[in-house]
Amino acid sequence: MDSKVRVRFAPSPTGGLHIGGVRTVLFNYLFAKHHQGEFILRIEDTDQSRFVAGAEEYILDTLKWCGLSPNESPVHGGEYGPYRQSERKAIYHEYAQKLIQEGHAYYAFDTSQDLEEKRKEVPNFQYSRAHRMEMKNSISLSQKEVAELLAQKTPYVIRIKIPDAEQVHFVDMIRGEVSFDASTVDDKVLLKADGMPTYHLAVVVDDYLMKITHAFRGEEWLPSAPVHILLWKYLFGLDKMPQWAHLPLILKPEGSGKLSKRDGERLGFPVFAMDWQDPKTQEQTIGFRERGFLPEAFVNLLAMLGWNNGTEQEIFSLDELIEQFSIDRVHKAGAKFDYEKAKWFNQQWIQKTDNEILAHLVKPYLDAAQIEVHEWEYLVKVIGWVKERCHLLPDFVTQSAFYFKAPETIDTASIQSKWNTDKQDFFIALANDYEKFISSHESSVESSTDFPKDAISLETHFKNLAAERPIKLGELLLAFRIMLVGGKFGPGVFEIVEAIELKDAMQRIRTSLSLLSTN
RNA sequence: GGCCGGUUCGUCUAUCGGCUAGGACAGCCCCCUUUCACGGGGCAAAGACGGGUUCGACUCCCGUACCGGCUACCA
Repeated sequence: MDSKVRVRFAPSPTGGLHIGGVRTVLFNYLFAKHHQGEFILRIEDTDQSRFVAGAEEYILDTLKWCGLSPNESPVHGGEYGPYRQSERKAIYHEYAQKLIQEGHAYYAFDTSQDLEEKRKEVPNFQYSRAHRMEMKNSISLSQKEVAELLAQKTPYVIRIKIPDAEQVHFVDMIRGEVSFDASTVDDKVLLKADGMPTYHLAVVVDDYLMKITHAFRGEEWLPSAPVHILLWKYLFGLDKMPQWAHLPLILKPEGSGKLSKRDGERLGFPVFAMDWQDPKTQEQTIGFRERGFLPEAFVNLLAMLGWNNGTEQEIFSLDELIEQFSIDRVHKAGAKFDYEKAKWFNQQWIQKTDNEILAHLVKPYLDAAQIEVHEWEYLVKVIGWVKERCHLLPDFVTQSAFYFKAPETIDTASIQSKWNTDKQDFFIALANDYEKFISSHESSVESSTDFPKDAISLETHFKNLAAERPIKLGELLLAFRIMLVGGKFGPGVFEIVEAIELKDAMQRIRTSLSLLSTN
């Protein structure tokens, strides 16, 4: 790179950040950091009717959670501010005027009703060469009429004047050479009647002023690229234009089309990075963070949606991604989102994450489930014992609750049908033995060497006790497990007894016995 | 309709003219586990179609089909 790489993510603050948006951020960020460049966040709040309070803060929080914080932004500051387009109105006016003076743009006075009627009247109406003379604008009207309308403060927009016959082409970093016949695009509005620029003007002006070298955006922008190319040509020169990269879309898991918030609701998985509540409707939308994804996993899975390093490696840390990212390994085609695979990435990252760190992340879920943790060290140990069977953070609640308190529901149904007095006697004996061990331990302070409290001796004791009886060991073990944890899951039973200790184990046996009948 | 983009197992993808088309997720089977997972092993599963170019095409070219995106004073 001849000059310092500068990229930007430019969302409009209209709601929660969708995974497609986060992936655009990610690729921007990876590209910038790979080239020791800068990543800029610019807020495109030019549509006042769609502005949503809190959305900008949400975006910043999301970037922070993902570890993708910008070098420059409305809150981080920077040399090229302001970073909110609503605060840059005067700048856009200046460039719009320049375009008008040079004959590349014009005033249009048509009201929205005028346009609506015209669209009804003319099928496939385009505000372009074919019809612009039929409309009310500074090309169709005389200079005098235009001056009068302006003097009367008639509301107007400024439109780009698309040239009659021009082949517009550019090289996309992902798609290669792309070309358009300019006559197929219409005279897009650049400056709206409320004085705000549209995306088309703002993106070009700001990318120039903010010295953006590489512009990443979703594939849905490809059709308007010729407008932007033309504006670059008229305003700043094509040699100054950033290199474009139009990223493939993230698609619905089933059927076809762009992934939307609704798909998540319908299919039961998050689409937004974090929980979002619409301030107007109060509508809650679940996020990956709250569903129990680790940011490392979230970033990892997003990176793999459209990029890979050519090997069979699938698990990457952010640093590895930065080191290995390369734009020419980005896929052209859209990718369907697969929630099952997303969970797999999270499971992989849970295994890689330190127990102490996981404990901090899991604690809030335990609190929410009203599971009391008295000893931090014990929590950390429990995390280590159960982590391999957890895909999402809330899985830790179900997988570890029994380490902290007796199960609330006991799946007696799984053992009731084969329950009999032999088994009942066995467990009464077991509970009695445990009670005996406890009291002997309490009375003779340090001396009880034969007191079984580690998993191995507990298992030996259990087996010896079972050997005296005409019952299959497997059935006893299953029953014991259910008594201890409430269901058919969890680590080895004797490790659990060791962890929760004999007194708890004894009580759980007795509680369960009271629930089982032997008839 | 027009314009633009895309097309390898169900899904994410590898392959940059030599392929018995590889991996991962999901599915199924086996092992491990006297539970559930984890883990290990295995099975099944793909080049949209038709033409070229070439000794050879999934890879390059053309056409068709299908899918998607855009077609707002929204981004």
